[in-house]
Amino acid sequence: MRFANGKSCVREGEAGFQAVELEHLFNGSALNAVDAKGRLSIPAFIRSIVERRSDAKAIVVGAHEVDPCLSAYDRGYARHLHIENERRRLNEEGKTGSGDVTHFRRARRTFGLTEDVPYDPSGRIIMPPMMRRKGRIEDLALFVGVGGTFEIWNPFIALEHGDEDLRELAAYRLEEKGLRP
Amino acid sequence: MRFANGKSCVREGEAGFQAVELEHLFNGSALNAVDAKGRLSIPAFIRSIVERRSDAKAIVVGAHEVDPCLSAYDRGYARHLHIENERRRLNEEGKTGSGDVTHFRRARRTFGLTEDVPYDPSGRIIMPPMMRRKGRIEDLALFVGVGGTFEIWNPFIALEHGDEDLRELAAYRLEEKGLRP
DNA sequence: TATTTTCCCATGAAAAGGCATGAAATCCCT
DNA sequence: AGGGATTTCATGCCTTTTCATGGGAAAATA
Repeated sequence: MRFANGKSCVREGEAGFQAVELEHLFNGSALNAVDAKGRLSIPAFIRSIVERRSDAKAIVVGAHEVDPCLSAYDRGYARHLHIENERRRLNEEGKTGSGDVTHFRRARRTFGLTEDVPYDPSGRIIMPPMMRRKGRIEDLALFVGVGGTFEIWNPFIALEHGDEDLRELAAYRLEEKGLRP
Repeated sequence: MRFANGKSCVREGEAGFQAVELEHLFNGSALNAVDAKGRLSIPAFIRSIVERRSDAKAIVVGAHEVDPCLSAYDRGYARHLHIENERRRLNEEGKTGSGDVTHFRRARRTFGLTEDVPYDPSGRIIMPPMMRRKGRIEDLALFVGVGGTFEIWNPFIALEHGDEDLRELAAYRLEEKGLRP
C-alpha cells in the first residue's frame, strides 16, 4: 500500500505515525502580522508541512507546556497524541486508583485546552481569542519550527527569553521588517 | 496518515474503529446557555465531528466515569464501546468468578445510564432531565473536547474542580461572556 | 381548556470566503 | 551572471454565510 505522497506504510500503529507525519519536520521561522480582527497568515513553509502530514488545511493550537508561547501542530500529530494517551492509560490500568484521574486530565489538556483552527484558501486563520491571550500574542506573531511541532511567539516576549538563540532569531526577524527602534 | 483512497493506515479489527470514528477528534471548548425551555445548542465544532463520525444528528450522553460532569459522544463511538466491553469480557473470562458481574455492570453503565439525544436542524437538544440532574447542569453548559469524547460541565462546578487547567478554562469562558463578577 | 412540547422563523454578532494589491522571491532566457 | 517576467505570499477590504439564541405558532398531552 502506498500513500498519496508515494511513501509506503512501513509499519502499523504508532510506527505508522513516525513513517509519515514525522517524515516532514517543521523548521525555519517567520514573522507575520496579526490584523485588527485577529487574522493571521500561516507561513507557507509551515502550511506545506501541515498538508503533507495530514491532508487537512488546519492547525491545532495550544499553550506551550513550559514557555510563554503557543505550541501548534497538524491534525495527524493530534491523532498521534490521542493514541499515545490511550496507550498510557492502558499501561496505568490497575495501578493506583488515580490512574483515570491522570488520564482525564491529560486528555483535557491535550484536547480541551487546544483549538483546531482551519485556515482559508489564502492560508489565514483567526487566532482564537483564548489562544491569543494565553500566548500573549498582540499584533505580531513569530513562527518557529521545532521539528515535530512549531511555536508561535510574541516576538517581544521572545526577545526577553532565556534562550539566546531565540532572542537572536526574534531580533533578526524584527529588524528585517524594520521594526524595533 | 492517509492513502490516496482516503483510508487511514491503522491496524485491522479493533483498530478498524480508529480508521473511521477516531479519524476526527473532539477538541476545543465552548460555553453555551440553556434557555428557559431547557434548550441547549451543541457547538458547531462538536456537531461537525459527530456528523463526520456517524452521520447521525444525535449525541449519546452519560455520567462521567470519575468527574462530576457528563460525558458524550456520537453513535459510532457507542458501538465502539460495545465492542470494547465484549472484548474485555472475553479477556476476563475464566479469572475470578465475578467476571460476568463486572461485565454486566459495565454494560449497564455504558448503555443503561446513557441517553441518545437527537438534535434539531439548528443543532439544539433538550437535555434529558435525568442527565441534567446527573451533570448538575443549570443554565450554562461548558463543552470540553477530550479527543474520543467530549465533556459537558456546569462551569461553576468546573471552577472548583481539582484540575487547574479546567478551572482556568471555565474562568476564561465565563469571563468572555461577561458572567462571573 | 390549560399546559407543555415541538417546530419554524427572526436577529445580531461573528466568522468564513472572495477579491485585490503590493512586495518579495523564483524562474528563465539570454 | 544579469535582468526582466512570472509566481508566490502576506495582507487589507468587503460580502456572504454560519451560528447561538430568542420568540412565537402549531401540535401534543394532560
